[in-house]
Amino acid sequence: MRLFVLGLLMEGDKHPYEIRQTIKARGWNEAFKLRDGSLYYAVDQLRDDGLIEAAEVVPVPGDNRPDKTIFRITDAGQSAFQKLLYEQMRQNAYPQHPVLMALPFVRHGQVDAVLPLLEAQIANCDARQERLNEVLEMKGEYLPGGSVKMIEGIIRFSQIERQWLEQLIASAQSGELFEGPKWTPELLDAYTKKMAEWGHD
Amino acid sequence: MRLFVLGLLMEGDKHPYEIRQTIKARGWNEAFKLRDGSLYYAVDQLRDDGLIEAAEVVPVPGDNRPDKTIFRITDAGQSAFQKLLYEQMRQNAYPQHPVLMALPFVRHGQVDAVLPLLEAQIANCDARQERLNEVLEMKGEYLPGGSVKMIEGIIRFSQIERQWLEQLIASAQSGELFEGPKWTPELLDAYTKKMAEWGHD
DNA sequence: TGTATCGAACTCAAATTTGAGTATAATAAG
DNA sequence: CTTATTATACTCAAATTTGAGTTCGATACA
Repeated sequence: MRLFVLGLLMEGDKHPYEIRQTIKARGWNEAFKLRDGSLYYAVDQLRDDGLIEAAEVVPVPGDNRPDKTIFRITDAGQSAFQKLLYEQMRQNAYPQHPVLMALPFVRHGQVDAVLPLLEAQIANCDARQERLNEVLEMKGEYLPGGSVKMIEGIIRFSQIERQWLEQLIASAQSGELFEGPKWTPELLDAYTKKMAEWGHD
Repeated sequence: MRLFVLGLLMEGDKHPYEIRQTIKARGWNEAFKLRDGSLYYAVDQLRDDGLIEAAEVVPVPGDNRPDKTIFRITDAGQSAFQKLLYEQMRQNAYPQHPVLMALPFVRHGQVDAVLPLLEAQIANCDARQERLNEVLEMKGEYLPGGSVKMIEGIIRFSQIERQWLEQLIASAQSGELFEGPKWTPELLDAYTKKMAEWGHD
């Protein structure tokens, strides 16, 4: 979240709500999980750390409503941004797909419940691609290279995701997904030997 | 995390550390971000909610060291597991790749810093694939269908990730990744009109 | 003219994750 | 035989995220 705030303030001064708007406007909320709460928290932290500062305070009509503060990135903030950017790019990439994580456990679930969920994920996937294609068509020519690459990247991953989900549906239907560990008599022997090494299943 | 704990307890009673071992043994820690802290926290929560219960308390040699508690999933826990599993599979799939999130901002960074980071990600990617292939070769025939599908899925995604990273390197070298928004005179006009709609960039 | 909903602009407690630390036994290395 | 590392089995404060709620003005609708 810090990266998003600093990154957007690199383009110009903004107040928190404007950052939120921009995130939505560029379709990033479709792609990433970025909640309001985290945004305001990040802004507070960044101000406390002296990485951003108030550029202007605009009063808001209405009585006891908070004024909005327009923030500017400081010099310290600019170098912190660089660091943060590289740190972000250095992180380990964990595949966080919810279905992927559920996979080892689906065999304890019901086929009838699992199949529709997989179908729903495909629908999700399609919808996401469609929305992002729209964004590209509408705004693609104005967006900077990196933003375009990001959207294209997500579309690419979504296509693969779709194929993968289809295969999963097939193996759910064939029952393969619900198979437990396979114990033929010979394997059982080898298995018990390995068991100590890597936990049982 | 709850899903992992309940899912593993579906297979048999375990103490927390054993759950941690199993997670490592099956290579899940390579694929997902699962910290000890969260594990113990989840176990506490689940016990408080009555979804798991102590099956046995084993004393540990040594004086003031905590005994280990072996947990068993309760009936309530079994149905909670089902719910949780389906809930998990219903979640929106956000592509959480760190480089993907950094992409809109790399243009404010340095080529010389970015390129090695992308290369490092490729190396990561290769290492992950290799490790997972090893897991498949060593344990594949014993693992239940879902676990195999999970590992295969991650390998699949990693292959695509690699291709994508290579393309990114190319567009970093060509400078495309560092381009700002493109303002030809005609586009600038159209742009200012759109600006109100979706924030500026 | 009343009401219903939408958007702006946040706030906040509670839930959860993170990262680092602790203590002891067992094993390995010199 | 002494020291160093590794493995076991956690604990805990601090950081962060979550999700739901708030307040007021404006616009839409009946």
